[in-house]
Amino acid sequence: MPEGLEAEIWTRAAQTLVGRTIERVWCDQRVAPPGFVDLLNGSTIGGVWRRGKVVLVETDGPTLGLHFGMTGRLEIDGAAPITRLEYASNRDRAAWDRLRLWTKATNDTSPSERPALRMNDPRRLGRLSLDPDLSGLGADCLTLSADELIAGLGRRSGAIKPTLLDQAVVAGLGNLCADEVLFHAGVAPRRPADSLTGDDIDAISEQCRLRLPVMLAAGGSTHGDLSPEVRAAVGACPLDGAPLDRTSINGRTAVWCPAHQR
DNA sequence: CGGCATGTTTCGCC
DNA sequence: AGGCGAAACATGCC
Repeated sequence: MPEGLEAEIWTRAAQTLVGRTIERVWCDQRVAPPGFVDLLNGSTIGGVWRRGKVVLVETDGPTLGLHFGMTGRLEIDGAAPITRLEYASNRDRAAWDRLRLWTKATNDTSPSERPALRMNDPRRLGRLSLDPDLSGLGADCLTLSADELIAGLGRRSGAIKPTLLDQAVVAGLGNLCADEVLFHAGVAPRRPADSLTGDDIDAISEQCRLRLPVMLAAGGSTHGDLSPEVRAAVGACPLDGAPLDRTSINGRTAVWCPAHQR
């Protein structure tokens, strides 16, 4: 579930936490740095931001970084902004909780029973961090310009799709969004990065700015033309009706249309 | 049981 | 030195 779009949805929903003071923290210590609970406890939340796929909860103490891995998800004040779930059954076991964070309002001295922030992650590939180093991230996918893409690609020469998934090249693109952007840009996922023309660069960056916000408004990275259902069926291309192709590139499934992606 | 999964990090090899 | 690709990580689902 979590790509940059999901991080953006959660970030927006978490704005309601700004101004609150953290009064209790619980975490799965296997996914948190040493001293995590004590370092965060008592801090007041000053802002919630997103950088690529990372959600940042800034406080007057450390900044909390939420990294969702493959199956992480976030609940704010008991509500899940994203309801489309990874698993069909047993979808929200307490044993999969990795972070529970309670806050108190300025005029409220009684602790609320329900965590203000709860991260649940079945596969436990997600991580919690404090003051994460984000200096290695490339330009953000939602606002990517052609110049930023050129700078991010540098002298890279590998297949464009896995290159786009490198967060140092572009921040926030995941497997589904990368396929969707290339699909609409008309660029084949195996095209060597150094073979792209100026038009290809323009098309990819433009589709990041145009297509990703559409998916965001529709609910996230699973709401593109290459939805999970379309990806699984590998039927006709939604754009031209030609047969879609599903193949593995560097260990990740790529779905694309050989007819219009060149 | 085998294969697959929206991600990141590590390691060996150019 | 830096890029590339495969493997590892961890767990659930079909």
